[in-house]
Amino acid sequence: MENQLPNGKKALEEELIRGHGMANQLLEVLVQDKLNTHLEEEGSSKSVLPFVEDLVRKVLCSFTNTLLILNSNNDVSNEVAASITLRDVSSSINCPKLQSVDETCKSPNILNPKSGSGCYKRKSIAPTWKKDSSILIEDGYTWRKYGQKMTQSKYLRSYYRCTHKNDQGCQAIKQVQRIQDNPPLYRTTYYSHHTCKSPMNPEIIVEPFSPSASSILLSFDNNLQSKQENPFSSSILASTKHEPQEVIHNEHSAQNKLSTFENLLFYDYDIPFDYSRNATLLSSTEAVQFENVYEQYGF
DNA sequence: CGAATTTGACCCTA
DNA sequence: TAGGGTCAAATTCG
Repeated sequence: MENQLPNGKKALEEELIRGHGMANQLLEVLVQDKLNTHLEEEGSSKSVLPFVEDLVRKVLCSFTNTLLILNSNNDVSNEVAASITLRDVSSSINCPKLQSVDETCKSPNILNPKSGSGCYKRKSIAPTWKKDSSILIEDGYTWRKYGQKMTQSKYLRSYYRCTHKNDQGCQAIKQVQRIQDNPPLYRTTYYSHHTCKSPMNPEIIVEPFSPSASSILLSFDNNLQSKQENPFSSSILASTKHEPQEVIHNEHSAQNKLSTFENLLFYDYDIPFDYSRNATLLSSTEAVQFENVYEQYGF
């Protein structure tokens, strides 16, 4: 599909993308600097960096929102979509060509375990969204773990469903699996999409199923765009609760490190991180799971 | 004490 | 039949 934007708007769009990219680079530099500073002088808390960083994130958020608004009245080009989507240096976003939701919902085995009569059903649908990342990402929704398995690849795979499955009937589920050791790489696979109305941070979450958000996020794959909704709001705009990973059984918790390091985990997002909120949302287990990330950065 | 997580068992699919 | 997805009781956490 080719986006036929008027020249003026196209130029505006390009300019916004350029600014967005530069702000991203600036954030990257800041985060790296913060990391280095922290390693050198642990405990020096009176830096202006947090303020600057927050500012950059707000700028990024502004760029993103502007682009969203700009594109809400037009089909967005792939170019634009890619540029305003999660900037993730070390990850890739996969939007596999899949059957539409309509088609998958016709499957008798769709996500409907124990439907009514107590029969055991398991999903056999294609994932709606997949992401590989070296960091533990957050999508803005709360998940409840319902199982984990050791796969053949010797890594644990964790199974999560939306916390609001019971109270709101939300069918969204996801799987988180480590797929690589060095460097650590995690694959998060989403099935179905959220129908619940309780994102953790509504301020920064674009309505997941709004035309603008949908068109932007799904423009990676034309096949998805018309029917498939993104399982959660934009990665760019999602809140930043961490992504639980495989369980690591050890006795020391990393929870108290979060307020210091969460930006390392989430700096890929073009939004401010709600420190207090997200810190309190971590369970001890999940906090421990960050150990890998800390180790990755040498802490 | 309610909510979340863990974990072994059960069950489905290929 | 093996591998993987889900259930649900037990356990842990806040």
